[in-house]
Amino acid sequence: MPEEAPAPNAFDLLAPGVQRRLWDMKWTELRPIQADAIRAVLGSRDDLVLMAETAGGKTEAAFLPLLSQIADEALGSVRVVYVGPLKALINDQFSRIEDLCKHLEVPVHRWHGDVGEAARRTLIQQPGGVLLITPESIESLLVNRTANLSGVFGGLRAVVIDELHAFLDASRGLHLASVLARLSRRVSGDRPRMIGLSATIGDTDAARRYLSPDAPERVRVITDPGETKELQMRLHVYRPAGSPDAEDDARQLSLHTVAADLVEHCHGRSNLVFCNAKGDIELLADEGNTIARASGLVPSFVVHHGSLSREIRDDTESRMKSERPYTAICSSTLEMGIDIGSVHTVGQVGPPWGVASLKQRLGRSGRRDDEPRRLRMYVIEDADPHAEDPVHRLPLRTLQSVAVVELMLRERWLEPPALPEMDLSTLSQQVVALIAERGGVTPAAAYEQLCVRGPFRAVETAVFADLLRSLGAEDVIEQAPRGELILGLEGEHIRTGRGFYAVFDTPVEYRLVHDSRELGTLPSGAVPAEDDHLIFAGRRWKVVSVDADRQTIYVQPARGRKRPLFLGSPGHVHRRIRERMLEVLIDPPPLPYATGPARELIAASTSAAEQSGYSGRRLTPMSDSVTDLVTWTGTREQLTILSMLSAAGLEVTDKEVSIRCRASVENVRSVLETITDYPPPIETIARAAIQRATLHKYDYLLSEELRGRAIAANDLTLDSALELLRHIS
DNA sequence: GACCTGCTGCGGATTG
Repeated sequence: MPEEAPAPNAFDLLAPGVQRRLWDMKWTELRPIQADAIRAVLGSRDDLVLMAETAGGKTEAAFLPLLSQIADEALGSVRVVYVGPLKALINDQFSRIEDLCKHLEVPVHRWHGDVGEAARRTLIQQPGGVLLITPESIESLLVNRTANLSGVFGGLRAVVIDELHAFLDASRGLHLASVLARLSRRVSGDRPRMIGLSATIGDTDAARRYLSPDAPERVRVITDPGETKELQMRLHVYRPAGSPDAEDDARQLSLHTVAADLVEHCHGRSNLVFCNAKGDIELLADEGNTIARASGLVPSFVVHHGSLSREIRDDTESRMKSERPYTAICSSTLEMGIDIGSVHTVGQVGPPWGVASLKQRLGRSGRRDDEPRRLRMYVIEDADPHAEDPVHRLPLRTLQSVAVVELMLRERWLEPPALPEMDLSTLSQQVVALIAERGGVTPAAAYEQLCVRGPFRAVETAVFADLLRSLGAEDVIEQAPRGELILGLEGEHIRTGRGFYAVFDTPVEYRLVHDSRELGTLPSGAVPAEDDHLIFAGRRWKVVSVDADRQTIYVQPARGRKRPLFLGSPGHVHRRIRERMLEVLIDPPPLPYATGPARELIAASTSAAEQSGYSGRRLTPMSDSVTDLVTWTGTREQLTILSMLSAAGLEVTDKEVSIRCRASVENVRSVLETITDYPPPIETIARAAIQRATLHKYDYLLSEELRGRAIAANDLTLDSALELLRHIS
């Protein structure tokens, strides 16, 4: 029997200049994922997914072999494109990769909105090496630098997508796939190799299909098993003891208690505390620092979220990197990417939205080899055992927190990512962009580029033709006499508008200014009045004046305090989480990480739910004319069922884990029987869903029929909704 | 009551 050749030593495969750099940096060994990636890149043409914890060496795993491969390539074209979702991440990675290139003749470029004209000129005039860029900046190159594309990208060998999971379930992922497909037309020679980097992906097949839709089975997934780290965790539950009338006061009181506990738990160390709402971030930081001062401690809470100015976020980031102990109270801005040093404990205030998000956040602690991961969850439970409405008696926040933790720890399950395959808003933007790139394009060529070679494969030719008609009706495009599509008046307007390059929508915002220094922004729908107080950027302010023309709010320091208002819209919860919440409710598992009060609360809820008819999926009468359809299912199923019932003529209200119907039990039961026997056409359900579904950036250009098609494909899930209804007793 | 992300090009005048 022939002996299998031993795997080559990965280090020996690297280019001499790369080896020398590793000697300089005193690396004694390569991590397994790096050795595997080096062998895969230098020994095959396969596309790759590299999965490892944040700071697990993924960047080096991809770039050590890629740099080795291009070390001897002449200038004349960029060889490797690195796509990052954040400018801050690109800046971080730029210095890391430049550092790896110290002994190589490989230039490293970056291009995003904050990169200066000189650096841009260098890339255009002397392209070569590595380019770090955002999806939106690729779009701007395609549209504005068309004449340079072949020169800059003609010899491209590989595309690296960092934080791949961030692109796998949103419009931005489709946008990125589309600009890469448009770019690959400009590459001569072989299709560039695709490499995705990510910490955690619930479904690696989705990642494979994304990187290589034509041959997903040939994408190799390399996972760093990592050592299974010890997790120390605690679930704290807070119960407002206020009167039902004073709900806000009660919540405020609970936040005070959470803040007091945070001071105790966080004092003297560096920590990250994630909140679900930006208003809570500001309030908790203010409260925590006030309590710390009163106890003679150094106030060390700082804030970080997306409405703060870059300057204030930079300040928080550099404090976190410093030797002094700070605790950042933050939103998902600190969930991914930029390195903020070692963190002792991760806090989570309120139930996590999902397992993937909690896992990502948890990865921020226990970075050092000898350190365990530490997680503290703080849940303000506003369920009231005496409430008239049975839904308000259920401890939904506590149940959701427990369900997410149980799914993560015991089932090792994550939400699978799902791209909105019928994203007609993003497709509309791509039609405009493609016309802008080529000057004009025939409908057939547009379909070929966007829906055959590009990511909109679920869009059939008839739907695409409808879309073009819809865009024509809105003056976005028009057809030249020879059949070519060109931009119409509205299309030119969209294309030259400032917001054109991104496919996600941004609400109108007012700037908050003190002493000509910008602190951040507030939504135009929640602008405070003159003399109002607010907490912002961790400090207290009073509004001096509001300039509506300049959309600016001028403030000065003050003593009064008020939670700022940010207008968000509810997110999605996966069906498995709500199902698990029901299981925890009817048969609580041992919860060693929960404090005594948390366990007692759940135990007490079991019998209460039984009595109120919420301990299973069933029809529960509230009165002769009101019936609750208890669903315990995900937001997508919930939307589908709501729309079906409403299309059948019932008056319905979303109650999160149930649907309240203004009708008798018999009436609702007969509607359910009809629906399950003769399900209404999806178009009918989609029409009923239009009012409740999220509106995307370019949806306003679509006919109602197209909008319905998009909702049917992206927002509804008929099969699992019907399956659930068939089991309603 | 619910998070985040991004972003012209060009020509002409002026200055060192």
